[in-house]
Order: sequence, then C-alpha cells, then structure tokens
Amino acid sequence: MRRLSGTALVVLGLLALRPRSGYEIKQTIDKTTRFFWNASYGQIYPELRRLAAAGLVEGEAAPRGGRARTVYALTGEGRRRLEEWLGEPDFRVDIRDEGLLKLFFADLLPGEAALGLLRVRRAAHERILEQLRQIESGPQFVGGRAYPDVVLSYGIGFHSWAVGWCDEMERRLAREAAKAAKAS
Amino acid sequence: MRRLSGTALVVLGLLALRPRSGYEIKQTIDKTTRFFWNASYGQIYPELRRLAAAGLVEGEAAPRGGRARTVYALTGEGRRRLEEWLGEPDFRVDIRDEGLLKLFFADLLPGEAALGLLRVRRAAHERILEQLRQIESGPQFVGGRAYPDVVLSYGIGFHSWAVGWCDEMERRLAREAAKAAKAS
DNA sequence: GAAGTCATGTAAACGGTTACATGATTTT
DNA sequence: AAAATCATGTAACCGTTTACATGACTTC
Repeated sequence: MRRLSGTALVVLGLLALRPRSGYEIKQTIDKTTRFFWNASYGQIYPELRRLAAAGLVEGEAAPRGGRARTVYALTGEGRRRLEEWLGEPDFRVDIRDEGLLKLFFADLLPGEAALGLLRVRRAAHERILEQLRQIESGPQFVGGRAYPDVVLSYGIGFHSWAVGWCDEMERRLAREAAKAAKAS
Repeated sequence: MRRLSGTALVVLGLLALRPRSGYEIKQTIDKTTRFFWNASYGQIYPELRRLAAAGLVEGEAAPRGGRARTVYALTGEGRRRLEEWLGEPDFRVDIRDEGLLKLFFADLLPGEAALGLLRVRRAAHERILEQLRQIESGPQFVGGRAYPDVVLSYGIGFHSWAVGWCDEMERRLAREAAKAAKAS
C-alpha cells in the first residue's frame, strides 16, 4: 500500500467533508488550505483519476446544463485510508524558506540592502495576516468544524510573531548601522 | 538568463564564503541551512557540474592522498549572479506543513487523537529548539558574519513561539473536552 | 580486520508548477 | 458583443528524494 501524496491527502480530506468536483476542490483550497498546503489543477485532476482507479473515491457525472461536470465522493476504503493517515502521529518540521536563505548570506550585501530584505519580508507577513483576519471575521468557513479555526489561529499567531520579529530586527540593525557610522 | 535553482543558490552562497568540495558543501548545509533550506548529494553534485559548465564556478582537482577530490570556487560571473539574486527584494511566503493539514481535518478523529497530534508537534519543535540552542551556545558557526546569527535567532524565536502555541492549544482543547464530558 | 568517514557520483521515481488548450455558460 | 467564470484536462519542465554503487583512507 503506497503512501498517499500530498495532493491525495487534501483531496480526500475535502471530499470527506462533502462531495465536490475537481473545480470546487480547487476553489476550497484557494480559500482555506493554500496558506499551508497548496495544490494546482495540474495535480488535482490527475490525482482524482488515480484515486478513482485505486477505489478511494467515486466520480459521478453531474452536468450543469450542457457543461460537463464530475462530482467525486469518498468511498469506504477512501475514508479508511484518510483516517489511517490522520491517526499516524508522525510529524516532521520541513521548512523551505528562500527569504531566510537570502538573509543568511546577507553579509555579502551593502548594509542598507539587508534592511530592505527585512522590510519586504515584514510586508509579506502583514499582507497574509490581513487576509487571515478577514477570514477570521468572515462567516465560519467550514461549518460545524472546530479544527479549521485552530489552524487559522496558528496562521494568525505565526504571522503576527513574524511581523514582530522583522520589526525588532529592523530596529536592531538600524541601531547597529548608526553606531558603525558614528565610529567611522 | 535562467533563474537559478534553490540548490544553485545555497551552493553559490557557500562558495562565496570560501571554496569547498561538494562533500564539504553538504556538511555545511547539514550544520546550518538545513533548518530552512536543505539539499541532498543527488542535487549538489549535478548542480556543481551545471554551474561549472555555465561558468559560475570553477573546479580544481585537489586530491587528498589517492582520494579524488574537487574543490570549487566562485568565478566573477558567479559572484555577480549571486549578488543579483541577493539584491532582488522579492519575497514569497510559501509554507507546506503536513501537520497543519492533519490538524485542519482533525474533526474526523476521536477527541483525544487530535490532542496527540499537538503533543507530537510540540515535541518536534522542542527537539529542533534544543539543536538550535546548542548551535547558539557553540562556537560562532560562520566566522565574522553577522547574518547567520540573525537567521539563528529567527529559528529560535519561531520554534519557541510554536512550542508555546501548541502548549496553549493543548490546554484549551483539554479544557473543552472536560467541559463536553461534564455536560453529557 | 572491521567499522567509520571521506569523496564522488548515477538512476529511478515522484511530485509539483506552469503554460497551454478547449468550450460552455453567465454577467456586464 | 465582450469579459468573466465554470469546468476539465494535457504536456513539458523542473527539482527533490531515495536508493544504489564504488573505492580509498582512517581509526579502533
């Protein structure tokens, strides 16, 4: 039994909440999981086929007018596999952050440029924070479920912390730059 | 001029600090950038060849005894390309966190199991935090450079925050579970 | 003499992004 | 009539991980 791909996991998870078409799955991802788990059409449609071939989901033709449409639903086996994955309490922190890589090498840059990196970084966190706060104050985005809000609170907490960190670093580096200028 | 791959960027950055063999590059990554930017031998060696072919690095045979060894150094063009990338103040937050995905769907799990996810998550952050603190208290890991320490402080700050968040969530969920049990 | 580390690499499989393509329906 | 959105997909490309392979030198 092969391990399910990342895309398979979001797809199964969203279908467990209710049946959807590939298009609707993508819409939902764009509104919810994209902040920590994205997926593109180029993955979703082939994945739905694979999952259907493996018997974890079932597609049913559900055209709207003359427009073709296939709605997928979890099978019993699909639910079993999803719950199996959910139940495994493995967890690996796997961060890939190009901004941090840049910052790591920022000594190679003239003094003010590194400050620019931090400002751009802070702005990016602020932008996401705004989006998350809008979701927070909007209608419950996944009705009757508690954990999406837990994850949302993580997002808000993390990006708030990150904004604060950038802020503090900017101030510290500006202070040190001023001191260095005075000493010279 | 094609965009440099992630692996190319770490490789160029580390070679800018000083010339190294592919093996030494990997050693350094394992001690430093792996916490936010990893790379495997399977990428590093082919990448060094590509970079050499493109004229961004130069390899020189530097055998140790009968053991073959190639030490690579940045060329002028390599340094130019590295600085070009460092100077671009673009920044995209691109998070992929399987743990959060699990948590997002945790309503499908029996009550105590979700708490388990949080505990495992906290433990993972604590483990990394320990490693980072050891690096912090150890000898300056990249001599004479300020920004590696900035990035280290980010790591310590982030994982500390994450441990705190897990802690708080665990308490909140336990409280709610107790209340629910009482009410039934 | 065995185990560990230095050193370099290849091949296969996998996963994901991007761009492209098509056509119907709905809204302005 | 045009633009936006619904809906589905394919193909090419890129990058990463993992497993495998080899051999020399060093340390116990």
